[in-house]
Amino acid sequence: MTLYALMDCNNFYASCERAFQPQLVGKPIVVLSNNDGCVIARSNEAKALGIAMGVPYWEIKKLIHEHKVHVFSSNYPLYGDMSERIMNIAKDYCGDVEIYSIDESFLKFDTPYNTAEQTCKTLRAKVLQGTGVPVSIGIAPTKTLAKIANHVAKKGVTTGFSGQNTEGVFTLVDTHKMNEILSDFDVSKVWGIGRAYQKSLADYGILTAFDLKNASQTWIKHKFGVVMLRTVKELNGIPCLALEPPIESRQNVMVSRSFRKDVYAFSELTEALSVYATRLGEKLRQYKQTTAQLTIFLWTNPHKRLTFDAKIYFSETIKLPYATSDTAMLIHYALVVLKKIYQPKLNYKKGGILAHDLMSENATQGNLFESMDTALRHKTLMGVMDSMNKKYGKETLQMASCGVQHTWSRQAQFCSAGYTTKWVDILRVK
DNA sequence: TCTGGGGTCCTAGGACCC
DNA sequence: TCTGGGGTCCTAGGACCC
Repeated sequence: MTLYALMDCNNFYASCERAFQPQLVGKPIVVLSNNDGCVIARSNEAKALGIAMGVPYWEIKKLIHEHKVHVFSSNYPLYGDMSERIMNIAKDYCGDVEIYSIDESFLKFDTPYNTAEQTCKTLRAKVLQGTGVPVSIGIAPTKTLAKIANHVAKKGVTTGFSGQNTEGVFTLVDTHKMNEILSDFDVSKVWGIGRAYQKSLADYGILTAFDLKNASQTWIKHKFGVVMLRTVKELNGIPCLALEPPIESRQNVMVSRSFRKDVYAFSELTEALSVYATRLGEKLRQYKQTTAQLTIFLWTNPHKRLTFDAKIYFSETIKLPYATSDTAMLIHYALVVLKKIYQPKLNYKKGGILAHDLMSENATQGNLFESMDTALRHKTLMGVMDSMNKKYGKETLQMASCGVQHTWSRQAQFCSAGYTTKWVDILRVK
Protein backbone atom coordinates (compact mmCIF):
# COMPACT_ATOMS: atom_id res chain seq x y z
CA MET A 1 0.00 0.00 0.00
CA THR A 2 1.31 3.45 -0.89
CA LEU A 3 1.16 5.96 1.92
CA TYR A 4 2.14 9.58 2.13
CA ALA A 5 3.47 11.15 5.30
CA LEU A 6 3.72 14.84 5.94
CA MET A 7 6.40 15.88 8.38
CA ASP A 8 5.89 19.43 9.62
CA CYS A 9 8.05 21.26 12.16
CA ASN A 10 6.09 22.65 15.08
CA ASN A 11 6.26 26.47 15.23
CA PHE A 12 9.41 26.16 13.15
CA TYR A 13 11.11 29.56 13.47
CA ALA A 14 10.28 29.80 17.16
CA SER A 15 11.57 26.26 17.68
CA CYS A 16 14.84 27.12 15.91
CA GLU A 17 15.43 30.06 18.22
CA ARG A 18 14.61 27.93 21.23
CA ALA A 19 16.95 25.16 20.13
CA PHE A 20 19.89 27.47 20.84
CA GLN A 21 18.47 29.01 23.99
CA PRO A 22 17.11 26.10 26.01
CA GLN A 23 16.33 28.40 28.90
CA LEU A 24 13.39 29.56 26.74
CA VAL A 25 11.64 26.18 26.91
CA GLY A 26 8.14 26.78 28.27
CA LYS A 27 8.42 30.54 27.64
CA PRO A 28 6.42 32.48 25.07
CA ILE A 29 8.38 33.35 21.91
CA VAL A 30 7.45 35.26 18.77
CA VAL A 31 9.43 35.74 15.56
CA LEU A 32 8.84 38.86 13.47
CA SER A 33 8.73 39.35 9.70
CA ASN A 34 11.14 41.46 7.73
CA ASN A 35 11.42 44.99 9.11
CA ASP A 36 10.16 43.63 12.43
CA GLY A 37 6.70 44.23 11.01
CA CYS A 38 4.37 41.35 11.85
CA VAL A 39 4.38 38.18 13.91
CA ILE A 40 5.14 35.22 11.63
CA ALA A 41 5.84 32.48 14.17
CA ARG A 42 4.73 31.84 17.74
CA SER A 43 5.53 29.23 20.33
CA ASN A 44 2.52 27.47 21.87
CA GLU A 45 2.86 29.68 24.94
CA ALA A 46 2.61 32.80 22.76
CA LYS A 47 -0.43 31.35 20.95
CA ALA A 48 -2.04 30.75 24.35
CA LEU A 49 -1.65 34.46 25.10
CA GLY A 50 -3.86 35.13 22.10
CA ILE A 51 -1.14 36.50 19.83
CA ALA A 52 -2.45 35.96 16.31
CA MET A 53 -0.50 35.09 13.19
CA GLY A 54 0.33 38.16 11.11
CA VAL A 55 -0.56 40.72 13.75
CA PRO A 56 1.57 43.91 13.62
CA TYR A 57 4.26 44.01 16.27
CA TRP A 58 3.38 47.48 17.53
CA GLU A 59 -0.17 46.37 18.27
CA ILE A 60 0.98 43.76 20.77
CA LYS A 61 3.94 45.58 22.30
CA LYS A 62 2.14 46.06 25.59
CA LEU A 63 1.11 42.43 25.79
CA ILE A 64 4.66 41.37 25.01
CA HIS A 65 6.02 43.52 27.79
CA GLU A 66 3.44 42.38 30.33
CA HIS A 67 3.97 38.69 29.69
CA LYS A 68 7.72 38.87 29.07
CA VAL A 69 7.37 37.40 25.58
CA HIS A 70 10.75 36.82 23.95
CA VAL A 71 10.94 38.56 20.59
CA PHE A 72 13.17 37.67 17.63
CA SER A 73 13.72 39.24 14.22
CA SER A 74 13.72 36.58 11.53
CA ASN A 75 17.08 34.94 10.93
CA TYR A 76 16.62 33.12 7.63
CA PRO A 77 20.16 31.80 7.23
CA LEU A 78 19.76 30.02 10.58
CA TYR A 79 16.33 28.59 9.73
CA GLY A 80 17.52 27.48 6.30
CA ASP A 81 20.46 25.65 7.81
CA MET A 82 18.33 23.97 10.49
CA SER A 83 15.86 22.96 7.80
CA GLU A 84 18.58 21.27 5.79
CA ARG A 85 19.68 19.26 8.81
CA ILE A 86 16.14 18.11 9.53
CA MET A 87 15.48 17.13 5.90
CA ASN A 88 18.71 15.16 5.82
CA ILE A 89 17.61 13.14 8.85
CA ALA A 90 14.31 12.43 7.07
CA LYS A 91 16.24 11.10 4.08
CA ASP A 92 17.97 8.62 6.40
CA TYR A 93 14.59 7.04 7.16
CA CYS A 94 12.84 7.25 3.82
CA GLY A 95 14.14 6.89 0.29
CA ASP A 96 11.39 9.05 -1.20
CA VAL A 97 11.36 12.55 0.25
CA GLU A 98 9.94 15.72 -1.27
CA ILE A 99 11.04 18.91 0.46
CA TYR A 100 7.89 20.96 0.20
CA SER A 101 8.82 24.09 2.12
CA ILE A 102 11.33 25.26 4.67
CA ASP A 103 9.56 23.33 7.42
CA GLU A 104 7.60 20.60 5.65
CA SER A 105 8.37 17.50 3.67
CA PHE A 106 6.34 14.66 2.18
CA LEU A 107 7.61 11.10 2.56
CA LYS A 108 6.36 8.17 0.51
CA PHE A 109 6.16 4.67 1.94
CA ASP A 110 5.29 1.43 0.17
CA THR A 111 4.89 -0.54 3.37
CA PRO A 112 2.04 -1.60 5.64
CA TYR A 113 0.79 1.35 7.64
CA ASN A 114 2.06 0.13 10.97
CA THR A 115 5.59 -0.17 9.59
CA ALA A 116 5.36 3.37 8.18
CA GLU A 117 4.05 4.61 11.49
CA GLN A 118 6.87 2.99 13.43
CA THR A 119 9.46 4.49 11.08
CA CYS A 120 7.91 7.94 11.52
CA LYS A 121 7.97 7.63 15.30
CA THR A 122 11.67 6.83 15.19
CA LEU A 123 12.28 9.67 12.72
CA ARG A 124 10.45 12.11 14.96
CA ALA A 125 12.59 11.12 17.95
CA LYS A 126 15.81 11.41 15.91
CA VAL A 127 14.95 14.90 14.65
CA LEU A 128 14.22 16.05 18.17
CA GLN A 129 17.42 14.53 19.48
CA GLY A 130 19.57 15.79 16.61
CA THR A 131 18.24 19.33 16.24
CA GLY A 132 16.00 20.12 19.20
CA VAL A 133 13.09 20.87 16.87
CA PRO A 134 9.81 19.00 17.53
CA VAL A 135 7.98 17.75 14.43
CA SER A 136 4.52 16.29 13.80
CA ILE A 137 3.89 13.61 11.20
CA GLY A 138 0.59 12.68 9.56
CA ILE A 139 0.25 9.50 7.48
CA ALA A 140 -2.54 8.79 4.95
CA PRO A 141 -3.23 7.41 1.46
CA THR A 142 -2.97 10.85 -0.24
CA LYS A 143 -1.04 14.06 0.34
CA THR A 144 -4.20 16.05 1.08
CA LEU A 145 -5.28 13.52 3.71
CA ALA A 146 -1.74 13.42 5.11
CA LYS A 147 -2.01 17.16 5.67
CA ILE A 148 -5.18 16.58 7.68
CA ALA A 149 -3.58 13.71 9.60
CA ASN A 150 -0.75 16.09 10.40
CA HIS A 151 -3.19 18.57 11.96
CA VAL A 152 -4.48 15.77 14.16
CA ALA A 153 -0.95 14.71 15.08
CA LYS A 154 -0.12 18.28 16.07
CA LYS A 155 -3.30 18.89 18.05
CA GLY A 156 -3.05 15.48 19.67
CA VAL A 157 0.17 16.40 21.38
CA THR A 158 -1.05 19.63 22.84
CA THR A 159 -4.80 19.50 23.25
CA GLY A 160 -5.97 15.95 22.68
CA PHE A 161 -7.93 16.56 19.46
CA SER A 162 -10.74 14.00 19.19
CA GLY A 163 -9.38 12.35 22.27
CA GLN A 164 -6.23 11.25 20.42
CA ASN A 165 -2.95 10.80 22.13
CA THR A 166 -0.82 10.84 19.02
CA GLU A 167 2.69 11.39 20.33
CA GLY A 168 3.25 13.57 17.32
CA VAL A 169 2.49 10.85 14.73
CA PHE A 170 -1.00 10.07 13.48
CA THR A 171 -2.17 7.62 10.82
CA LEU A 172 -5.41 8.16 8.93
CA VAL A 173 -6.39 5.00 7.03
CA ASP A 174 -9.52 3.68 8.72
CA THR A 175 -12.59 4.84 6.75
CA HIS A 176 -14.85 5.18 9.75
CA LYS A 177 -12.28 7.20 11.68
CA MET A 178 -11.58 9.27 8.59
CA ASN A 179 -15.20 10.31 8.16
CA GLU A 180 -15.42 11.20 11.83
CA ILE A 181 -12.36 13.43 11.63
CA LEU A 182 -13.31 15.01 8.30
CA SER A 183 -16.76 15.91 9.67
CA ASP A 184 -15.08 17.88 12.42
CA PHE A 185 -12.55 19.56 10.09
CA ASP A 186 -13.27 23.06 8.77
CA VAL A 187 -13.14 23.10 4.97
CA SER A 188 -10.93 26.20 4.95
CA LYS A 189 -8.16 24.22 6.62
CA VAL A 190 -8.09 21.70 3.77
CA TRP A 191 -4.96 22.05 1.64
CA GLY A 192 -5.93 24.04 -1.47
CA ILE A 193 -9.00 25.72 0.01
CA GLY A 194 -8.30 29.34 0.83
CA ARG A 195 -10.51 32.18 1.96
CA ALA A 196 -12.12 32.89 -1.39
CA TYR A 197 -13.11 29.27 -1.98
CA GLN A 198 -14.27 28.87 1.59
CA LYS A 199 -16.71 31.70 1.04
CA SER A 200 -18.19 30.36 -2.20
CA LEU A 201 -18.35 26.81 -0.84
CA ALA A 202 -20.25 28.05 2.20
CA ASP A 203 -22.91 29.44 -0.15
CA TYR A 204 -23.61 25.86 -1.16
CA GLY A 205 -23.58 24.54 2.38
CA ILE A 206 -20.14 22.96 2.13
CA LEU A 207 -18.56 23.71 5.48
CA THR A 208 -16.44 20.73 6.43
CA ALA A 209 -13.89 18.50 4.76
CA PHE A 210 -16.53 15.76 4.88
CA ASP A 211 -19.00 17.92 2.92
CA LEU A 212 -16.36 18.63 0.30
CA LYS A 213 -15.37 14.98 0.06
CA ASN A 214 -18.97 14.07 -0.77
CA ALA A 215 -19.70 16.91 -3.19
CA SER A 216 -20.50 16.02 -6.80
CA GLN A 217 -17.23 15.87 -8.71
CA THR A 218 -18.71 17.00 -12.02
CA TRP A 219 -20.27 19.98 -10.30
CA ILE A 220 -16.99 20.84 -8.53
CA LYS A 221 -15.06 20.67 -11.81
CA HIS A 222 -17.59 22.83 -13.60
CA LYS A 223 -17.92 25.37 -10.81
CA PHE A 224 -14.35 25.56 -9.46
CA GLY A 225 -12.04 23.92 -11.99
CA VAL A 226 -9.60 21.06 -12.04
CA VAL A 227 -7.52 22.12 -9.07
CA MET A 228 -10.36 21.69 -6.61
CA LEU A 229 -11.49 18.52 -8.36
CA ARG A 230 -8.11 17.04 -7.50
CA THR A 231 -8.57 18.06 -3.89
CA VAL A 232 -11.95 16.32 -3.75
CA LYS A 233 -10.51 13.14 -5.24
CA GLU A 234 -7.64 13.21 -2.78
CA LEU A 235 -10.12 13.53 0.08
CA ASN A 236 -11.71 10.37 -1.28
CA GLY A 237 -8.40 8.58 -1.01
CA ILE A 238 -7.57 8.71 -4.72
CA PRO A 239 -4.01 10.05 -5.08
CA CYS A 240 -3.79 12.83 -7.69
CA LEU A 241 -0.70 14.54 -6.36
CA ALA A 242 2.55 12.62 -6.61
CA LEU A 243 5.82 13.32 -4.87
CA GLU A 244 7.40 16.17 -6.82
CA PRO A 245 11.06 16.06 -7.85
CA PRO A 246 13.24 18.89 -6.53
CA ILE A 247 12.86 22.12 -8.46
CA GLU A 248 15.98 22.74 -10.46
CA SER A 249 14.89 25.84 -12.29
CA ARG A 250 12.31 28.45 -11.55
CA GLN A 251 9.95 30.37 -13.78
CA ASN A 252 10.19 33.65 -11.92
CA VAL A 253 12.59 35.08 -9.42
CA MET A 254 11.62 38.06 -7.34
CA VAL A 255 13.30 40.29 -4.81
CA SER A 256 11.13 42.76 -2.95
CA ARG A 257 11.31 44.37 0.45
CA SER A 258 9.46 46.95 2.47
CA PHE A 259 11.46 49.97 3.46
CA ARG A 260 12.13 50.92 7.04
CA LYS A 261 10.25 54.20 6.58
CA ASP A 262 8.36 55.99 3.84
CA VAL A 263 10.84 56.91 1.11
CA TYR A 264 10.45 59.95 -1.13
CA ALA A 265 13.90 60.49 -2.64
CA PHE A 266 14.89 59.13 -6.02
CA SER A 267 18.43 58.59 -4.72
CA GLU A 268 17.25 56.26 -1.98
CA LEU A 269 15.10 54.28 -4.41
CA THR A 270 18.12 54.02 -6.71
CA GLU A 271 20.13 52.45 -3.90
CA ALA A 272 17.33 50.10 -2.92
CA LEU A 273 16.64 48.91 -6.46
CA SER A 274 20.37 48.47 -7.07
CA VAL A 275 20.64 46.26 -4.00
CA TYR A 276 17.57 44.26 -5.01
CA ALA A 277 18.89 43.84 -8.56
CA THR A 278 22.20 42.66 -7.10
CA ARG A 279 20.41 40.07 -5.00
CA LEU A 280 18.38 39.06 -8.05
CA GLY A 281 21.58 38.47 -10.01
CA GLU A 282 22.95 36.30 -7.19
CA LYS A 283 19.80 34.20 -7.16
CA LEU A 284 19.84 33.80 -10.95
CA ARG A 285 23.47 32.70 -10.94
CA GLN A 286 22.79 30.34 -8.07
CA TYR A 287 20.04 28.64 -10.11
CA LYS A 288 22.23 28.87 -13.25
CA GLN A 289 19.55 30.85 -15.05
CA THR A 290 19.28 34.06 -17.04
CA THR A 291 16.46 36.51 -17.70
CA ALA A 292 15.53 38.66 -20.65
CA GLN A 293 12.62 40.47 -19.03
CA LEU A 294 12.39 42.51 -15.85
CA THR A 295 9.47 44.09 -14.06
CA ILE A 296 10.12 46.84 -11.54
CA PHE A 297 7.50 47.57 -8.86
CA LEU A 298 6.94 50.39 -6.43
CA TRP A 299 4.23 50.48 -3.78
CA THR A 300 3.28 53.57 -1.88
CA ASN A 301 2.27 53.18 1.75
CA PRO A 302 -1.26 51.71 1.64
CA HIS A 303 -1.89 52.79 5.23
CA LYS A 304 -1.11 56.38 4.46
CA ARG A 305 -2.74 57.15 1.13
CA LEU A 306 -2.54 60.72 -0.04
CA THR A 307 -6.14 60.59 -1.22
CA PHE A 308 -8.86 58.06 -0.55
CA ASP A 309 -8.56 56.21 -3.85
CA ALA A 310 -4.95 57.01 -4.67
CA LYS A 311 -3.11 54.44 -6.75
CA ILE A 312 -0.63 52.55 -4.61
CA TYR A 313 1.00 50.21 -7.10
CA PHE A 314 3.28 51.24 -9.95
CA SER A 315 5.08 48.86 -12.26
CA GLU A 316 6.59 48.54 -15.66
CA THR A 317 8.21 45.74 -17.62
CA ILE A 318 11.24 45.98 -19.87
CA LYS A 319 12.71 43.53 -22.35
CA LEU A 320 16.50 43.23 -22.19
CA PRO A 321 18.49 43.06 -25.42
CA TYR A 322 19.62 39.57 -24.45
CA ALA A 323 19.24 37.10 -21.59
CA THR A 324 21.67 37.70 -18.77
CA SER A 325 22.40 37.25 -15.07
CA ASP A 326 25.01 40.00 -15.02
CA THR A 327 24.48 42.32 -12.06
CA ALA A 328 25.66 45.43 -13.87
CA MET A 329 23.12 44.82 -16.65
CA LEU A 330 20.30 44.09 -14.22
CA ILE A 331 21.01 47.28 -12.26
CA HIS A 332 21.27 49.32 -15.43
CA TYR A 333 17.85 48.29 -16.73
CA ALA A 334 16.23 48.38 -13.30
CA LEU A 335 17.26 52.01 -13.01
CA VAL A 336 16.07 52.81 -16.54
CA VAL A 337 12.60 51.63 -15.55
CA LEU A 338 12.75 53.24 -12.12
CA LYS A 339 13.37 56.58 -13.77
CA LYS A 340 10.25 56.09 -15.88
CA ILE A 341 7.87 55.14 -13.09
CA TYR A 342 9.21 57.35 -10.31
CA GLN A 343 7.02 60.28 -9.31
CA PRO A 344 8.22 62.84 -6.82
CA LYS A 345 6.28 63.54 -3.62
CA LEU A 346 4.92 60.01 -3.26
CA ASN A 347 5.50 58.05 -0.06
CA TYR A 348 7.01 54.79 -1.28
CA LYS A 349 6.98 51.96 1.21
CA LYS A 350 8.09 49.00 -0.82
CA GLY A 351 9.98 48.22 -3.99
CA GLY A 352 10.73 45.10 -5.95
CA ILE A 353 12.18 43.54 -9.05
CA LEU A 354 10.88 40.46 -10.84
CA ALA A 355 12.71 38.45 -13.48
CA HIS A 356 10.52 36.33 -15.74
CA ASP A 357 10.80 33.98 -18.69
CA LEU A 358 13.90 32.50 -17.16
CA MET A 359 16.21 30.38 -19.27
CA SER A 360 18.89 27.94 -18.40
CA GLU A 361 22.35 29.49 -18.51
CA ASN A 362 23.45 26.86 -21.05
CA ALA A 363 20.50 27.47 -23.34
CA THR A 364 21.11 31.21 -23.38
CA GLN A 365 22.13 32.25 -26.83
CA GLY A 366 25.08 34.46 -27.49
CA ASN A 367 24.11 37.89 -28.73
CA LEU A 368 25.14 40.24 -31.45
CA PHE A 369 25.90 43.13 -29.15
CA GLU A 370 28.32 41.51 -26.81
CA SER A 371 31.35 39.60 -28.01
CA MET A 372 32.16 36.20 -26.53
CA ASP A 373 35.18 37.82 -24.98
CA THR A 374 33.20 40.46 -23.09
CA ALA A 375 30.62 37.89 -22.02
CA LEU A 376 33.34 35.72 -20.56
CA ARG A 377 34.85 38.69 -18.71
CA HIS A 378 31.46 39.53 -17.19
CA LYS A 379 31.00 35.96 -16.12
CA THR A 380 34.42 35.84 -14.48
CA LEU A 381 33.76 39.12 -12.68
CA MET A 382 30.43 37.86 -11.33
CA GLY A 383 32.11 34.65 -10.21
CA VAL A 384 34.72 36.61 -8.28
CA MET A 385 32.08 38.84 -6.67
CA ASP A 386 29.99 35.86 -5.62
CA SER A 387 32.88 33.98 -4.06
CA MET A 388 34.31 37.05 -2.28
CA ASN A 389 30.90 37.91 -0.86
CA LYS A 390 30.37 34.35 0.25
CA LYS A 391 33.75 34.19 1.93
CA TYR A 392 33.99 37.63 3.53
CA GLY A 393 30.32 38.45 4.03
CA LYS A 394 27.75 39.92 1.70
CA GLU A 395 28.38 43.40 0.33
CA THR A 396 32.16 42.95 0.54
CA LEU A 397 32.14 43.71 -3.17
CA GLN A 398 29.23 45.58 -4.69
CA MET A 399 28.29 48.03 -7.39
CA ALA A 400 28.64 51.72 -6.57
CA SER A 401 24.97 52.52 -7.11
CA CYS A 402 24.08 50.30 -4.15
CA GLY A 403 25.39 53.00 -1.84
CA VAL A 404 26.49 52.56 1.76
CA GLN A 405 24.09 54.52 3.95
CA HIS A 406 21.02 52.38 3.38
CA THR A 407 18.75 54.71 5.30
CA TRP A 408 15.82 52.84 3.76
CA SER A 409 16.82 49.30 4.53
CA ARG A 410 15.35 46.77 6.88
CA GLN A 411 15.23 46.93 10.59
CA ALA A 412 16.05 43.83 12.60
CA GLN A 413 16.43 44.81 16.21
CA PHE A 414 16.12 41.37 17.71
CA CYS A 415 18.14 39.14 15.42
CA SER A 416 19.67 36.07 17.00
CA ALA A 417 23.19 34.94 16.15
CA GLY A 418 24.11 32.78 13.15
CA TYR A 419 24.82 29.82 15.44
CA THR A 420 25.30 27.37 12.63
CA THR A 421 26.06 29.66 9.74
CA LYS A 422 28.74 32.08 10.98
CA TRP A 423 31.98 31.02 12.61
CA VAL A 424 32.01 34.04 14.93
CA ASP A 425 28.58 33.08 16.29
CA ILE A 426 29.32 29.45 16.99
CA LEU A 427 28.16 28.30 20.42
CA ARG A 428 30.84 28.11 23.07
CA VAL A 429 30.54 25.29 25.58
CA LYS A 430 32.16 26.12 28.85
C1' DT B 1 6.44 55.94 14.64
C1' DC B 2 5.33 50.84 13.62
C1' DT B 3 1.37 46.49 9.03
C1' DG B 4 6.32 40.26 5.32
C1' DG B 5 8.32 37.96 1.20
C1' DG B 6 8.44 34.67 -2.53
C1' DG B 7 6.51 31.47 -5.24
C1' DT B 8 3.00 28.23 -8.40
C1' DC B 9 -0.91 27.00 -11.34
C1' DC B 10 -5.17 27.91 -13.89
C1' DT B 11 -8.47 30.53 -16.66
C1' DA B 12 -10.42 34.02 -19.52
C1' DG B 13 -10.01 36.93 -23.18
C1' DG B 14 -7.72 39.32 -26.99
C1' DA B 15 -4.62 39.21 -31.04
C1' DC B 16 -3.42 36.81 -34.76
C1' DC B 17 -3.23 33.15 -38.20
C1' DC B 18 -4.99 29.93 -41.70
C1' DT C 1 -29.53 38.47 -48.91
C1' DC C 2 -25.70 35.81 -47.29
C1' DT C 3 -20.55 37.24 -43.15
C1' DG C 4 -16.77 30.49 -40.17
C1' DG C 5 -14.27 27.95 -37.13
C1' DG C 6 -10.48 26.47 -34.81
C1' DG C 7 -5.96 26.77 -33.28
C1' DT C 8 -1.91 29.10 -30.75
C1' DC C 9 0.27 32.49 -28.11
C1' DC C 10 0.35 36.02 -24.80
C1' DT C 11 -1.13 38.66 -20.81
C1' DA C 12 -3.67 39.88 -16.78
C1' DG C 13 -5.76 38.50 -12.91
C1' DG C 14 -7.32 35.39 -9.43
C1' DA C 15 -6.76 31.58 -6.65
C1' DC C 16 -3.68 28.99 -3.74
C1' DC C 17 0.68 27.67 -0.86
C1' DC C 18 4.42 28.37 2.85
